Amino acid sequence: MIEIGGLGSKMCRAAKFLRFLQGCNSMDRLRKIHAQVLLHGYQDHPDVSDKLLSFCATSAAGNLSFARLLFSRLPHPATNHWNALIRGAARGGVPLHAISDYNVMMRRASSRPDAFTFAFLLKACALAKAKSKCRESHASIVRSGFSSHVIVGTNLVRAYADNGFISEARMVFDEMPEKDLVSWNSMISCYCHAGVHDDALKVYDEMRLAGVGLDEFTAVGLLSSCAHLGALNFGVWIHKFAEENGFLRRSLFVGNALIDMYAKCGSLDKAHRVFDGMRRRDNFTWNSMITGLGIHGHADEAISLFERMLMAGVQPNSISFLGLLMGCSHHGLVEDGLKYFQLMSSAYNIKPDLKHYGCMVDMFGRAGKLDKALEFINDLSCKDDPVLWRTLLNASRIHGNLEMGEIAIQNLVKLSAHNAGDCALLSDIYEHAGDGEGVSRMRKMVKDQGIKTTPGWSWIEIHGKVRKFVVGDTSHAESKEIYKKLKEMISKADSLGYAKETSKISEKDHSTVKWLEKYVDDGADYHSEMLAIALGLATTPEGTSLRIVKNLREYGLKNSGFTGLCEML
DNA sequence: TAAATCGTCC
Repeated sequence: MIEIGGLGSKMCRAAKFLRFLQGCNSMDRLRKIHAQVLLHGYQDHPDVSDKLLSFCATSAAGNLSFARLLFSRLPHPATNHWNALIRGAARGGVPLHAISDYNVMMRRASSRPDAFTFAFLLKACALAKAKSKCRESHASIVRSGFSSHVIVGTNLVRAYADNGFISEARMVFDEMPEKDLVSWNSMISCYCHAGVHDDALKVYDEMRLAGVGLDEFTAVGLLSSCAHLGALNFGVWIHKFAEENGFLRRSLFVGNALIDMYAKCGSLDKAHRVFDGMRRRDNFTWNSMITGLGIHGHADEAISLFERMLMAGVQPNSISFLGLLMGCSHHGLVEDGLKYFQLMSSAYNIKPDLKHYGCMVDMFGRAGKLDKALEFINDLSCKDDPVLWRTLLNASRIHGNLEMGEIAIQNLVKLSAHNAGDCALLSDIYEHAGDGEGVSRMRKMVKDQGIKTTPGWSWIEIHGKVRKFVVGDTSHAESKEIYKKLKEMISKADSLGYAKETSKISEKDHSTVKWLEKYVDDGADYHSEMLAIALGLATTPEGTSLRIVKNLREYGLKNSGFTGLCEML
């Protein structure tokens, strides 16, 4: 009795609906298609209803609540229907709904979760910062036998990392029986986001050992870490590799990351060359170059690049202005800084955030306008942020302004945000003012209140490898040479009689020696940057540029024997 | 038929 013709036409009509859906680009149109589906009784046709649901849940033209409505009419929702709902909620900015949908699915227990379910659920856990759900999902994944699934595993790594569980992420990654390039890239990007850049670069070493190649995603992650670690040589290697493999043509990200890397490593001319060579530029491209110039105090160039950006029709955003403000503050252009600070909200409707305020305080402070800086902070609604007071404290130290330094630390204390670094800064001001009592008061404060010191690390890239140092580090294979070199440096400093004959050495040399003495006097535990420098001097030929990066500060110098130490850049 | 990785800001 079933008419073949009828069935055939039914299939044709279903196919037609699906075609309509593919071309559907608005909710209005979607409703019309849905009305037609209902009119012709196709709401239960599996192809049509599945497609309709997933389209509503995940397409830009779709609508989540409409998807829910369709879902609620399914008498026996299958796993893929649940998946569509969870995926849609996760992508649609309501990750908590995705999680509760998953919970309902489990409670009903009529359909089992599959790899897709977990992939979407983990995405939601990452977005919602759902820490405990993240662990719980991990357990469910193991229980239901999906723990060896590559994509589920990769998502789990990401979910843990986005929730701040970096070592858990790493553990999951290590236990994955099968990893693909995306898994490796995810691990690198997790370390990048967590700011653990030396570990990011280490992942690359492991990739090489595992015989895994790299693509533009890998390159972008590694370049970002190179930028933070000052690993210029490795960055140059990636640049070469990217050029040979067409990464630059394929991805704007790679060019942008290269600009950032070169700029942060101090090679502004090479950053500019990459910038000039790019066929296409987006606001990241412009911003990377502007902030690169800004960080290094090239305010005029940053400003003219900003003007060029406007001419090119690219909209500036808050980071463009941050780059400009950094340039102005590092170059003492208070007037220009103020102008752009006002321009950002008046002409571009961009609300300044804490970082912009911090730049302004820094700008006034560096320029010696400490009263103006204080007034500026007091006018802010976010004046309870320690960063602002710390910036003021630093400016007070630069200008030896004891009174303002005390105001700054009082506010930090009031916010219970004062750390050992702050006390050291104020102690420095007391010392310069010849106030020995102030110095010991600071020392006592650190001791009595048990204020924690932030551990300082230093990195140096030698022969393409990034090496990390902590205070008094003896963990390196070259430890002997390092300490030998240090002793050599110290005795040379002594024999040259720096302290006594200051007239013979330039201002720059003098400050370097003061810097050296300060660390040497601290006793047996040599500071991390001293150890890094010693290794650099001991293991590179003369004339090699050495870049030492600290988590607290940055130095550059050239190896030309010991005297090279005086060429601090 | 569904899925996962990328950049500028301290």
